[in-house]
Amino acid sequence: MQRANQQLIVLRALGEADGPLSARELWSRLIGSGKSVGLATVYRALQRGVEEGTLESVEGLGRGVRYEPKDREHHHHFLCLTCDHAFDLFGCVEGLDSLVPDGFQMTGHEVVLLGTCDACGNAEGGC
Amino acid sequence: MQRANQQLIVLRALGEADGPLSARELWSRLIGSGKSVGLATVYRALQRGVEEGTLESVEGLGRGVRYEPKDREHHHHFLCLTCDHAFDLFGCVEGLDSLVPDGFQMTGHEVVLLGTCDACGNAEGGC
DNA sequence: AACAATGTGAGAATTGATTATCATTTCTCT
DNA sequence: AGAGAAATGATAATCAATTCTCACATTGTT
Repeated sequence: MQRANQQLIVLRALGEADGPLSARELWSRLIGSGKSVGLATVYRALQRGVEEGTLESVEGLGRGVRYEPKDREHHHHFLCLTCDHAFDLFGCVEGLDSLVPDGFQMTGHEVVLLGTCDACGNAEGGC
Repeated sequence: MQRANQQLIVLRALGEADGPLSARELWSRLIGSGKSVGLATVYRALQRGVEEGTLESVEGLGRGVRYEPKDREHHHHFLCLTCDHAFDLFGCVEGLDSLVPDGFQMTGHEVVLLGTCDACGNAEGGC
C-alpha cells in the first residue's frame, strides 16, 4: 500500500529540517513554502510516523512536543530563546553516569543548550 | 507586609521537596498530607515566588512547568519515566562549550537524565 | 466505469494547564 | 471592635495543543 501524497510531503519536509519541529512549526513551513496541507494531515503524518517507527517525538524543548526522523545519530539540541527554533547539535558529553543517584537506573539522557542562534544574534531585534 | 498563611504553606512544601514540582503535583502533595489549599492559591504562590525572585520555573522536564527554590546550587534533574517525578541531582558535566555551533551564543544549559527512580525500580509494577 | 478503501481539509470538539472572577474570610492597623 | 486591604477557595473562562468528524477527493481493483 502506498502512502498518499500529502503525508509524504509532510515527512519529507521534516526530514529536511535542521532540527526537530512541532506539528505547528512544520505546518507553518509547509504553508510558507506554498504547499497547501491541512494541519490535521500534519498531525496524522507525525502520528503515523511514530507508530511505524520512522519518527521520534522529542519533549523537553520548551513547551510542546517536537518530532524528528529516528535515523539520525545520537545528538542533542540547541534551543534559541529568541526565535524558539531547535537546532540539532553534533557530539555528546561525558560524565553523566557519575550523576546518577544510588538505586536509580538511567536509560537515557537529554542535553539542551539554551541561547541565541546565529541568525537572531545578527538580527539585533530578533529574526 | 506579611504573607498570609496558605501561600507560606505552599512555599514551605515546595522547599521541602526533593526536586521541582508542578503546580498540580504540589497541590496533590498538600492535599495528600491533609493541608486544605485551593489550586488557585498554589498557582498564586508560585507566580508570586517567581516575581519576587525566590522561585525559578523549570521547563524541559516532560510536559508542563515545574518550580523550585532559586537558592539551590546549579544542578540538574533525573526524570523517572514511571512515576513522572523529577529529582534533583548534584554535580554538572564538562565539555558543553564544544557542542555550540559557530555564531551561536550559549547562555545556559539543561541536562536531564531519564530512567527509573529507586522506588519505582523496587516496586516492580510502578510506585 | 463502478465500487471499496483510504486520504484530505476545514472546522468543531476535547483536553489539560493556567488565569480570572467573585463572594467570603482573614489580617492589619487604629 | 471596626474599616479597609489582602488572601482564599470554588469554579468559570481562556488558551493552546491535539483529536475528532464528516463531506469530498483520490487511488486501487475488478
